[in-house]
Amino acid sequence: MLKLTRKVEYALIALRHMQGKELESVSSTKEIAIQYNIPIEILAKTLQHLAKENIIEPINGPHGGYRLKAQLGDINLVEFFERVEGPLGLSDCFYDSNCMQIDYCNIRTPIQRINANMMSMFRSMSVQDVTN
Amino acid sequence: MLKLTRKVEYALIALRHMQGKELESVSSTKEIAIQYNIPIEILAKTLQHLAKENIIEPINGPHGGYRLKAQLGDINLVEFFERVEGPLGLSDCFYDSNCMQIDYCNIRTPIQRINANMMSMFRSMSVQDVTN
DNA sequence: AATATATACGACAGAATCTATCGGATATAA
DNA sequence: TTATATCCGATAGATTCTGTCGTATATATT
Repeated sequence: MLKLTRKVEYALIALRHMQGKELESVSSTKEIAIQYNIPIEILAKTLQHLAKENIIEPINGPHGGYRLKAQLGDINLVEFFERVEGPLGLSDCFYDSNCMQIDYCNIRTPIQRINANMMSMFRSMSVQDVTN
Repeated sequence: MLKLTRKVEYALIALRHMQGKELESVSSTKEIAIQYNIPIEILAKTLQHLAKENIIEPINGPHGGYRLKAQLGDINLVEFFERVEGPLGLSDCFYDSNCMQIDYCNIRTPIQRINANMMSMFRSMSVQDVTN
């Protein structure tokens, strides 16, 4: 409970890796997968996803790979998590009403308060706070 | 990702229910399960667990059930989550070293910093902040 | 043009965790 | 003695998470 997914972790590892290199230089999936011991196929998907989100830029062909495209300091962690994993919240009921308790629930409001605290905490940090 | 489990939610619903009643009065599993539309067997397990943790007190036999035992204001949310679900953390690697990246990871320190923020946020709230 | 090396992407499979159910035991008020 | 409650291990089902496979497309190099 309350864990990050591997996908988010792999994305952050890759972004930090790119951040540590020269601005124009390119990192391939293979290079990152080997260096950090990450299954290459799953990392490939993750990087493709980041590219679709315009966070990194793909370079095709030999000597290709990816390089940073977005300003990581401009992306807060709530935005980042949602762009990588979808809607964020301590409970599904904040963005989906398929909960059997929804009509009877006596803790919805307090949980929502706590959720707001959590969101605000993640919103106060940028991706760069992780990759620096 | 970053969700509470049903077990934690059911526990909080039950505690809030008990908190709303007279101090000595007793709430049965059945009563709570019906009122909040919770599967009775799973709620029963949850309440047994809370009883083992000395958070509520069981009363056996007819007209039995549970009543509050601990001071909910004295239990912070990190403690509560850990007593209900076990070790808490954004990543397993903070309390378990079976991670394939552990020797190569470049984001362990920053994630640990974020984790500390999250823990401190949950530590600043008590169970009573949810059940009141 | 051919080749080698990269990304792109849907479909699927395996693993882990979460959620719920079943069966039978024990305790106690009436 | 009976009815109603908690107690608790075992297991099954569902969902999510994680990883794999196969094939297509793009491009630098020769």
